[in-house]
Amino acid sequence: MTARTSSESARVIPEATVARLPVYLRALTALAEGGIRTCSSEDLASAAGVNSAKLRKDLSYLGSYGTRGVGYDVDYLRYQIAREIGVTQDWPVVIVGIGNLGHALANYSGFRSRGFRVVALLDADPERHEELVAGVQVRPFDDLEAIASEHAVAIGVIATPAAAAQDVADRMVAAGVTSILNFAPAVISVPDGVDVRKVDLSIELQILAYHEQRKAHEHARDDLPDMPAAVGGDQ
Amino acid sequence: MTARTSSESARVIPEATVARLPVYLRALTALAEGGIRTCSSEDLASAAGVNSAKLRKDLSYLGSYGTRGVGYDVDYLRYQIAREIGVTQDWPVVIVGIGNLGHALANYSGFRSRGFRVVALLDADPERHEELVAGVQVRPFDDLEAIASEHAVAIGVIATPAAAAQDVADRMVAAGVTSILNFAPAVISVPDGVDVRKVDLSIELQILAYHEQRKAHEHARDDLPDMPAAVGGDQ
DNA sequence: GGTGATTTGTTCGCGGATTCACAAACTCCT
DNA sequence: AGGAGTTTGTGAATCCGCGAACAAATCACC
Repeated sequence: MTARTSSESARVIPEATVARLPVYLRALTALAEGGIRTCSSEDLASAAGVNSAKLRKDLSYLGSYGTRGVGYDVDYLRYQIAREIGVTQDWPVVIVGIGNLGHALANYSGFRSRGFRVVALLDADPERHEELVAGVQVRPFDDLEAIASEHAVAIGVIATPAAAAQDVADRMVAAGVTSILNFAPAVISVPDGVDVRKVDLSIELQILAYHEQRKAHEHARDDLPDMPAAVGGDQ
Repeated sequence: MTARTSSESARVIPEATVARLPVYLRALTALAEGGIRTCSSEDLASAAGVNSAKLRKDLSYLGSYGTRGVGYDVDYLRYQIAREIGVTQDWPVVIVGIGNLGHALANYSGFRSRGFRVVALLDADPERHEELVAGVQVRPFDDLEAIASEHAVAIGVIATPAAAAQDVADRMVAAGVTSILNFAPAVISVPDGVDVRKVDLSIELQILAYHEQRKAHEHARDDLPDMPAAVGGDQ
């Protein structure tokens, strides 16, 4: 990551900001669908569930797209964020592993509406190759290279069991994929230059369980009168 | 968040650490299944995809469960982390919204194997109430209160369309749910004391798209010889 | 028993992210 | 035209997390 001191764009958008831009985009779309043409940072922040100061700082990394004393033009800001993220263009995507989750992903309407086009569904199991999911036929995993080069696929989604994830990732990288979204509960390693994001459904639940357990402990303590009870906090 | 200066446990585990504990747990399970009884922080760190110093610091928040010069006993550490997270006990869970994603979640084996038991599947659509998903019958959404109190459900999963998410969340909170995992692409607001975590599939893809677009820009610049070309960084 | 090799647990410095607070800029009304 | 009110954009302070480096503790071997 060399700090590129280029002429025009000193655009080093912090990773935390990048992760929130899609949230802002979604909130802006909701506002636009509600007929709202202009909004303040306060409005948008509450719609996106963040602090308004954070929102303004995040947007300031993109440029000055607001008007002091007025706020932001919803459609204009929406376009600017979409352009910054890159969802004004079309991204071909392949999904590997058409089990329950793969099915759900293939049918997820939120992909298409945001510039992602599922060009292929791949599965190693020949049983599935007859299937038609979301209007796309499931094809053998070995077709990956052909499909990837034909459609210039840069983004791949792994929805296989954990055991297959690394193999799939390797094949994806070999086929030219440089961004991977991994739903398999496994750590995959890829060469430099390839981005991986992972989503693990059970991990999210476990994080909730931790906090839930702590809540229960707190209550258990509050219910025990034989404890010194400390300075009984609020909540 | 009052800093509770309690007697025994000065246990304030950072949120970032909490989020990684399930990853360590998964890595330890994989090691145990491979027949490994003991591992160093280096081993476990690489299995979990993190820095070994970070791993040791994370584990130090739980206590001193390793042995200097030796490493960690896999089973012992596994139990300690599981206990800390709270997955040694059984967590009843309700899933609301049995569309494609709800189906996938209901069938996801990673839940049951980690202490989460799906006690009910709820959907507002009467068409689905005959269905049997993963051995559990889909029931009307209005049964939420009865089910939640009967099974003492503390964790709820929202897999509905965005428009229904806030309503479902309100009803869950009213029914005593205090932790919510939200898959709907919407921001939901809940009272203090209720935890919400959200997973948005399309947001993850958008983050990848942003980086992908930046890679493309970099390459485009590299291909243009009429630019000053800066100090041509690596990668 | 003692010495060297190994590995954990912890301290320290640093960079990034969040929040506050305020100046700059714009609108509206008189 | 000018002042009051509003809202953005941004410097500054604070907090949090990460990674390196090192001391303490344990084992193996002689």
